[in-house]
Amino acid sequence: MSDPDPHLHPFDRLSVEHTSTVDRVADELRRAAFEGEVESGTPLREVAIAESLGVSRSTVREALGLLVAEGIATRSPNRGVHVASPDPDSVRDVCRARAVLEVEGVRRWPGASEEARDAVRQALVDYTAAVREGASYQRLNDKHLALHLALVGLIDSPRLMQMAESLYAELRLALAQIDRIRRNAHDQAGSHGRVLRLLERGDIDAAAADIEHHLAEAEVAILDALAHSHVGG
Amino acid sequence: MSDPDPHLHPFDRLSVEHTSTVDRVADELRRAAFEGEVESGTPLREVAIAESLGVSRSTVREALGLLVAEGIATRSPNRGVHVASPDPDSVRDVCRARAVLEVEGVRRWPGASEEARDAVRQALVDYTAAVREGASYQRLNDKHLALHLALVGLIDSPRLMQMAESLYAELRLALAQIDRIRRNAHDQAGSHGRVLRLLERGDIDAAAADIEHHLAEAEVAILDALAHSHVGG
DNA sequence: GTGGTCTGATTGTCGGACAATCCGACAACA
DNA sequence: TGTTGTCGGATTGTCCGACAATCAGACCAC
Repeated sequence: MSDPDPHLHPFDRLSVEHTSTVDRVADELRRAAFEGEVESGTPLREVAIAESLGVSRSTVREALGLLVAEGIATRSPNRGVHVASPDPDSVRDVCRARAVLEVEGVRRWPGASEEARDAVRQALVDYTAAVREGASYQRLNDKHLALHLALVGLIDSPRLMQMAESLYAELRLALAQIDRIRRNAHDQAGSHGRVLRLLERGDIDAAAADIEHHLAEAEVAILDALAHSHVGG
Repeated sequence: MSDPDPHLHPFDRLSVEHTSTVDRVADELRRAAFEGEVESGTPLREVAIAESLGVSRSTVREALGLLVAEGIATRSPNRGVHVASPDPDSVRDVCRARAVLEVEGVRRWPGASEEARDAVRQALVDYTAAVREGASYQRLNDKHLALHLALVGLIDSPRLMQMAESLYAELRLALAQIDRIRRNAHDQAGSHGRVLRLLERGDIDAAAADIEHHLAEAEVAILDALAHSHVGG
């Protein structure tokens, strides 16, 4: 059943990026949401976006459907699509869900594939490098979330990975509203290094407890900042 | 902060079901997929569905987008939407992902809310009743999956719950292709009763091990049936 | 059998159209 | 004063028709 001639499949790694108009519109809207160009709660009017981007309303509608499916926006019947506003309840839920996935990932470190573990190591390197060179606010968030995503990757389940990505999209949206999170960036780099050291040493329980504690801290930090940004302006 | 006059909000529990055309189309397509009216791999042609249901192609397109987001169907560029075909890899992935969620739910039984626990008990009652009265194949699957979903409900996270629902939609689609699964229905009722008894007794570890074993068994059963239905016809 | 061309079917995207619905303002009324 | 009825504009939900781009399959040349 195995290939007698490996030259029969020399193109397994090839692929072409088939970029549809809908995807490009969705990308642009995501970017605008993540970079804070549109506040949470802002209505995403179909005609306005269509004219602004020079595409049809049908295309915009489909792109909006994607954002809604990802949790970046919400749709109410006959009232349109709005940028999702991170109320405390949903932030709590996202944090609880990601804690489940990340802790499970940490617990599977010993049995995980070497690639998955290397992905975590590399993500930590990238993140600390970004911290050291004083990268921009969005870039730090990107690298930080990529590190946490790599922890979920230890489970080695594409579907859970995709779910985690959706969770992090919501989280990133919430973070886009809050500038003050940036202060904690340095602390978190150290904390993550400790978790990885514990893992390498084989002390899984300690690592799991550590990451759980870290996530709980992050949750209150976000909720706190959110509450302040709410009353403040 | 609490309401001085409860009569100010006497309508909190009211709601209206806003049924859009897109939703109805999506419902119909889901039903057709789950009841096996359309085989896995069948192309879902836009114009054909539109004419058949008496709606516009735009509406069908949007409904198809929903199915794709739910994992019930897949879309390939310029080639349209097809009913998802459950290859072994994706079945394995779905089973692995749901094992993560269900075991986590079981582990949280002690700290879960009484409602969540009651939901599990009720789901078991419903399932055993359906088994006893010899319900239809689809109805048994419904009740069985509802029971497993109730386990995920113990985590008390709406987002994880929604993810689990999406997983079970894929699973139900795979089961729709395989008739022989029905044979195992009775065994599983007993197995589930045992898990619940272990939970009520407080033996969480044993319950977790039990459910994990049950899920592993179910996985090989599905894979096996899938392989046979593949070569058989 | 390998490679080319042609044709029909289907999708992706567009533009316009219309009724239904929602929001805000404003008038009428108790 | 506060509630209710009405109206106009804005927006969505759905429909229709159209067209180029792309794909699958057949058909043909070599």
